[in-house]
Amino acid sequence: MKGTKFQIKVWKYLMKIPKGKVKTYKQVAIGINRPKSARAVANACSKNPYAPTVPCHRVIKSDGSIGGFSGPGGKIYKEKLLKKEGFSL
DNA sequence: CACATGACCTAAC
DNA sequence: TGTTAGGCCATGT
Repeated sequence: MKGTKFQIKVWKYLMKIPKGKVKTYKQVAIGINRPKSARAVANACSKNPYAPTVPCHRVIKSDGSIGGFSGPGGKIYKEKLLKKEGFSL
């Protein structure tokens, strides 16, 4: 686990997210005691080198949209993954 | 330190 | 409904 303090905090918080659940970037930002760092949170997720370890795919926008995802299939992969995990409204 | 980038948020047209 | 503009934060150059 290497990275900045901020990233570590974000990744740790993401790991705490129960399977089948999703959080918004804002919620995560608030969780790490940085209510106004939604952008930085998204940044940390995109830079997260522990993709499967850190469920960055369980983080969505405040609107409930997938947001984005850097990887195979992009947001499509994220959508499918969430559905597989049980994320169904 | 200044500038640029990004998976954001909100308001306004 | 789609686009623009401003604000916000962390990171890298």
